[in-house]
Amino acid sequence: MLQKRYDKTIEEKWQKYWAGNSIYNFDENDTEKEIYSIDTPPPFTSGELHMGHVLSYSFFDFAARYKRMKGYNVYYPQGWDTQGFPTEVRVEKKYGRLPPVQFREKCIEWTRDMIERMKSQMNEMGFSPDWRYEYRTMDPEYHRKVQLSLVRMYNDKLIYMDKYPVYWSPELGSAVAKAELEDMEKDGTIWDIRFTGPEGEDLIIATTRPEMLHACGAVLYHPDDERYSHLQGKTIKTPFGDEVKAIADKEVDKEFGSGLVMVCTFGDKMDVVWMHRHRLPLKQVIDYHGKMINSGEINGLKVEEAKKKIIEILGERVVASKPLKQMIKIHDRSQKPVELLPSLQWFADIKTTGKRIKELAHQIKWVPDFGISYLIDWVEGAEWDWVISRQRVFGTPLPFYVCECGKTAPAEESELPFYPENAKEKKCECGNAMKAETSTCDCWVDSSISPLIIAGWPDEEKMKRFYPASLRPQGVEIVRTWAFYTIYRSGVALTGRAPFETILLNGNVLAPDGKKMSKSIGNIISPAELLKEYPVDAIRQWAAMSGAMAKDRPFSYEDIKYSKSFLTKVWNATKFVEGLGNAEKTGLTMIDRWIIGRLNTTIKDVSRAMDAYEYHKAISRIQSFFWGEFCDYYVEYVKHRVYEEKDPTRNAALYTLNRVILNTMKIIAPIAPHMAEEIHSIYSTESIHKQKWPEAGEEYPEDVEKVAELNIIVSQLRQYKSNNKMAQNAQLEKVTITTPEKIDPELLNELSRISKITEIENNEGELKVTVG
RNA sequence: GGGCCCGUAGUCGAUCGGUUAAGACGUUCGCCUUACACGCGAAAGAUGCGCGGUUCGAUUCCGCGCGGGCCCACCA
Repeated sequence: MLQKRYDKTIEEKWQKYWAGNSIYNFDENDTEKEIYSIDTPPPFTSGELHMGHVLSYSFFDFAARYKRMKGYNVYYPQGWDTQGFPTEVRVEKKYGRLPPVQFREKCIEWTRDMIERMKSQMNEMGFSPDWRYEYRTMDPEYHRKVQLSLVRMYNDKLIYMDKYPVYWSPELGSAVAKAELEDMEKDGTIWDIRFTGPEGEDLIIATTRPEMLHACGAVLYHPDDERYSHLQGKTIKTPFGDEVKAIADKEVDKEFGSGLVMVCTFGDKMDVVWMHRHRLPLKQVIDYHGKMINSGEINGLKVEEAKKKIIEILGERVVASKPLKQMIKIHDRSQKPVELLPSLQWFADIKTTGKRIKELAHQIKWVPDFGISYLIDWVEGAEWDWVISRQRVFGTPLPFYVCECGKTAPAEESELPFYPENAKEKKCECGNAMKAETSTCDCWVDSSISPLIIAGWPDEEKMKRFYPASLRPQGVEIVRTWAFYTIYRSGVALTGRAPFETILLNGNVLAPDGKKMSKSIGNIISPAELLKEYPVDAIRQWAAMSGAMAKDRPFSYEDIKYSKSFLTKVWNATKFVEGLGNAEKTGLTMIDRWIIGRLNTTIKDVSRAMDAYEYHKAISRIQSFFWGEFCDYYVEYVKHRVYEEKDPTRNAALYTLNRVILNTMKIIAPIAPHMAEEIHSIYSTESIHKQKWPEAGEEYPEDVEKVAELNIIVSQLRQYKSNNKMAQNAQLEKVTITTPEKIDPELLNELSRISKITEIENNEGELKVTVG
């Protein structure tokens, strides 16, 4: 017997049962069934699942559960993206500064803890990965494979070390990738500063970065700018007396400031371009901690302090200052400004491989299809190679050796996993000893081989079975990182084949007001809080209702409330049917055939929606069928039959009621697995998640059409009773119904019992219902 | 500046060229009708952003405009 109300205790019960009974195990030995594999996103191990996780993870959990029922051998591993700056920050806060090896140990310990927390939250959400295939990017075995991939890429000349200006975060003390940057609007100041021209005349230059004056390598003007054409080939003096060349360049904006621009190494990205174009000297004035160097009196000051100080020093050479809204680059995780600094870093070649990346991207099915444009745009806009090295501790060590002479060498495959503190001695061709590289990898280097990791790379036999993955689900905001780097590394660089067949993109969950959820606004909705008030299956339905489009959507309390009501509705309907009992299939009435026809159409529609990853369509189809057709009409229609023990059609009704419920549970099982399992347990001792997805059978178009007409008539009679303040079960003496064709006698008889009519007159004509 | 997405009742949203434009939330009215008041029945509420075009016919297709959103580039 089902308990009175559907609640959390039921969900907990089944979660325990599933965990103890290996319901979701991938079958290694089964070579018959087609494999459906999911390259799931390894979440960063922050310790907390957020709504974005819930949305995205629900989608591929739906896919996994659906495909299992469709007869696939579903391979659904789950990993963890463990290494990163946020963990270092938190561990350092807790334990202080430690030597690298111990520090790493503490990070691992910390991360293990975070994983346990997140794992239990994932189990609470009813997600169904096969935990036997869990992986962590911090594991030595994972390191080994990342390093192996890098060594191979190095040998293929895709990885190199070079001195190049890179975005550098003084906060992190590390290079950061272009993809990790965000723009931030800042209220800045632009100063007009007096330089001295060749004739001793004043030249005004506008700048937002006066602290970089010592790095000034040239002053540029537009070739068509008559005000400055006389500067051609001349020398200009900076306020500090440094002599720099005046150069014409067509990318200078005549309208901005005075039309003169000073090039510093490096105030912004344009400076990098100009420096290379005009072969200007490189003068570094900011060090890796964000402090001034090579700048006389302001040495040692931080950038912001240096700015104030230099304005003081310049005194009357500053002729004006104006406020200016400017966009500066900040690092996405630390939210602190980055600088462009020349530095020795490791790069992966993405410029010459761009064409191949696009080719493989085109071989993948993108859902929704426009998602690919994010990647194509990104590839086409790529201006320099991917900086893969980070100056961090908790990360995968780069498996390389570096010599002072500038030569580099990869670690031997046999010495992997490679850790610099245990590295072998290695001699350079030049005769000197090489040093083990101590930088670590960008986290995307780790996660961009997830399809290889789950496919058992480099084992050829396993790769044949598991590569490419069937599905890559991920957030649309990381197309230009995770999807891009994965297609590049797993695809172009290491296998030559697209790493997954389909990529499913989901958007972000916004706060109910449509704004980004953020701690500072305090509009965050957390899964943990929702779980206090809503059953898991309601939250999962909310996810389904939010749609799989790569579109941001505000969180909707309406949707989740509706989901909860729907669970209650199903629960009550099922309890009602359970109380009546079940029966074998016997002579079905038209009404029975109608609802079975509708059920089958629903199964067909839902299957199609599930195949297309359109969970929004799937769930709303189920909801409207079950609530709007089955409960509101069919159940009401058969009440008179099931209340009457001797009614000859009673068993047909019981059969039909149970059939609809059982099949509805099967098609909702991927989305609401707990409720479906509980209700299924009335019928079977086996798990519903081990059942076959129902086939859409007979759709009885004739009966469906006739009963649809009947529904309209019933609805009109309900309306009549409502308008006349009558109870719905009030008896009507006489009703005249005009229909285009005469109503089937069987239905006419049904109608008199359903709507409680003593006498019905049925005429042919335009549809009309009259009482009295 | 470039690319992509979008503009349908108070709100959220279906429709993939064809009679009175789903549904949900909210609002209003009536009902504790032997599954469910976490419910049932009913009502009101939309010139489908604007202007052109294609078509026998457009909310749906195309163009332009206006208005949102996201991404990229630029920002001295």
